[in-house]
Amino acid sequence: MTTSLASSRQRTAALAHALSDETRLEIIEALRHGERCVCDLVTDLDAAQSRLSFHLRVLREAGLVTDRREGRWSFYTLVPQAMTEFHDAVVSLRPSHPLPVLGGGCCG
Amino acid sequence: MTTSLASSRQRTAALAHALSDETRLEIIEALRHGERCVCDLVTDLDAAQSRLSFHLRVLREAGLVTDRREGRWSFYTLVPQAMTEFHDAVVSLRPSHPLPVLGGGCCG
DNA sequence: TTGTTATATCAACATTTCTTGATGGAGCTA
DNA sequence: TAGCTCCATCAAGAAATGTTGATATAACAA
Repeated sequence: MTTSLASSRQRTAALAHALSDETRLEIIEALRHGERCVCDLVTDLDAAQSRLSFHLRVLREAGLVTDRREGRWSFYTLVPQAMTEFHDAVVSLRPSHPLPVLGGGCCG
Repeated sequence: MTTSLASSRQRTAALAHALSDETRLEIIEALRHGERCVCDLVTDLDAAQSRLSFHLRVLREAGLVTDRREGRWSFYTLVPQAMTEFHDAVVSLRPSHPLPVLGGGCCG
């Protein structure tokens, strides 16, 4: 059954989608060295607050970041496991070595 | 200047976008073990020809695959360098270790 | 030549995604 | 209390994306 492969593919696609936007990549870069509150990200990225909130939600729903509320502030943190998960998925997509040359003809 | 960082981010986003679709991931899986013609992919993925042509173009424009014409057939192949490039980009996004805890307060 | 195969591209449409500006709530602070 | 800050969410519109069916072209076969 291809069910497991298909769901793995779906998960990989979801993670790739979350990483397919420059603003979200910038957020991840900003979080690489630790937790940040949204207000700091607004300053660092010079982006509208609602725009950041939108992208943070995409990252959160993909499982790439988590958030924590403290008083007025929301702190966001990278989820290392998700980054590793995606890393492993990318590795498994790389071509097998050596890349075989097609024999004679195709299509049966 | 952040120009170089920004263009790297743009490239990473483009690669991630190319990998953010399940059909395109299926294509890549089919190419992992070598060259395939479009007609074989149509059979393997049970997908409309124009649909595959669309996704193959996205992958080609992202530099993830190349194509080669032979008679009536178009053969597509993975570009290992592009896969490696993306792999490295993902690695560089992973959190630094250990992930520092936020000191006291934020926002100045 | 005529017909068939393999592929790319186009048009039209539906869906998704992203941005902006507005609104509202929760938690401070005076 | 009133006012301010931080944040999420919403509504509306623009832009990008993906699917389908039709068309065009090149290569081959008869």
